[in-house]
Amino acid sequence: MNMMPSSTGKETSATRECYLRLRQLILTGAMPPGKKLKIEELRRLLNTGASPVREALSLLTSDMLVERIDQRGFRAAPVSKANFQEILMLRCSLEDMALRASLANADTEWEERVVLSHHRMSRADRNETETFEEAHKSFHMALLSNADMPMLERYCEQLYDLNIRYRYLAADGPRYSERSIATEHQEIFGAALARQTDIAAELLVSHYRRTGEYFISQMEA
Amino acid sequence: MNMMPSSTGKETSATRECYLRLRQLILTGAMPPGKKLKIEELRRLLNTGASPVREALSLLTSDMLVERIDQRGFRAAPVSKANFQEILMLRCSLEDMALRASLANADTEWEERVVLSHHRMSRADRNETETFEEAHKSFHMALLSNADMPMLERYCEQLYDLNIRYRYLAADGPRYSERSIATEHQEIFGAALARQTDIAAELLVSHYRRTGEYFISQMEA
DNA sequence: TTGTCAAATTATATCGATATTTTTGGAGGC
DNA sequence: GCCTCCAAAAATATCGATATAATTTGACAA
Repeated sequence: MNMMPSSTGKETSATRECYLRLRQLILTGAMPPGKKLKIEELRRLLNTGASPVREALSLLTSDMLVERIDQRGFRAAPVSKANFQEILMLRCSLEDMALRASLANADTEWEERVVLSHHRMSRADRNETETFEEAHKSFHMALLSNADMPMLERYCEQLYDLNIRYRYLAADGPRYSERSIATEHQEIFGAALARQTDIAAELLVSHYRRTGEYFISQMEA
Repeated sequence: MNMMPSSTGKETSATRECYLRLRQLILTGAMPPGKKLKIEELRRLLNTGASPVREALSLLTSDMLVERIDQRGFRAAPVSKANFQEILMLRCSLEDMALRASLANADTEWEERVVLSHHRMSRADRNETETFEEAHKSFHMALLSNADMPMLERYCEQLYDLNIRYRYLAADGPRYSERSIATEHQEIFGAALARQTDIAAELLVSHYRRTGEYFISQMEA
C-alpha cells in the first residue's frame, strides 16, 4: 500500500493531459471553429510529443469537437445554426430520458449529490466563467447521474459540452438575461428533489429551449 | 485532372484501414469481449506499425467498442445484459426520432435509396452472414438517411453496430425464428414508402424490441 | 494581367527505438 | 504451505526521425 503523496508526479498519461487541455481550448473558443490544428504547433504549445497530440485529436474527433480529413490533418469542428439546433434537439430528448430514469432510481446518495452540486453552483461567481461553467455542468450532470445508463449519460455529457461551446462563442454578444437562470435552476432543483418527474423534465427541457432560442436569435443577428 | 486508375495503391491511410479491420474483428466476435488488445499482436496481425494501431484503438474507444485503461492498454469492450438493454432502449428512441425526421423530408432520391437497399437485402444470402449483415445495415441506415441530422444518424449507426455485435455473439445459439424477419422488413418498407410515419415508426421499434427480447431471453439461459 | 506547371516548402502519417510502467515468476521469510 | 517482496520479462506510452503527401511559390507562357 502506497501512502506516499505520489512523489513520481506522473499521475496521468500525456495523451490524457493533451486531450483535456485541447478540449478546453476548443470549448472555450481559444481554438476557433474551423481552425487548422497543426501537430507541430500543438506539440509545442502543449510541450509534448507528436504521438500524444495525435491520439488526443483522434479522441476529440469522436467527441465531434475535431474533424479529421484523411491525409490532410485535423481542424476544430465548424459551427452552424443547423448544428446548434441539432444539438439542442438531441439534448432535450436525451436529457429528458435521462432525468426521468434518474428520478425513477432516486435515492439518498443521489439526492445529496444534487444538493451539493446545486449549492456549489449557486455559490460560484458568475464572472469567473470557467469556474462557473464547471459548477453548472456538475449540477446538470448530477441530476442525470442516477439513470444507471452509462451510454446515455455519456451522450448527454458530450452534447452538453458541444452546447457549452456555443455559449462561449456567443460570450461577446450582449449578456443574455441572467435574471431567470438562477430561478429556473432553483425550480428544476425543487421539482427533482420532490420527485415530480413530469414537472422536472418539463422545466429542464424548457430551460434548454429558452436559452437555446436566445442563441439562435443571436446567430441570426 | 487525374484520370489515371490511381496507380499509387495508397487509397486510404493505414490508420483508417486498421480502424475498419479492427472494428470488424470486434463486431464479429473474432476479438471476444474483454480480450486484451496488445499493440504488438495487432501490429503483426494487421501488418503495420504501432502508431496506426494505437490511433485506431483510440477511435474505437469512442465507438464504445474498446475500453482504454490508462497505462495498461486496451481491451475489447465487455458485454452484459444491462448494456444490451441500454443499447436497445437508446436505439428505439433515437431511430424512432430519426425515422420520423427522415420521412418528414422524404423525397425521390431518398425513396430510391430505400428501394435499392431493400432489394439488395432481400437478394442477399442469409447464410453469408457478413454480406447479409452489411446489406441489412444499409437498409436500416437508408431509412434514416434523410433526417438531415448528422449527429443523430451517427449515434444511430454507432448503436446499430453495438447491437449487431450481440447478434454475432449469439450466433452459435439456436437460430432465431427467421420467418418473421423478412415480413417485418417488408412492412416497415411499405409503411415508409407510403409515408405512414406513425405506423412505420411503430413497426420499426417493435421490430427491434422483438428481436431484442429474444436475445435477452437467450442471455438468461 | 492571368493561368499553369513544377520545384520548394510545409505538414502529415508512419516507422523504429527507448524509457516507464505493469505483470510475472520465483526466492526467501513466516 | 502461504504470503511478501524483489528481480526479470513483457507491454505500454512516448520520442525523434523519415517517407510521403499536400500546399505554396514563383517563373514562364498565353
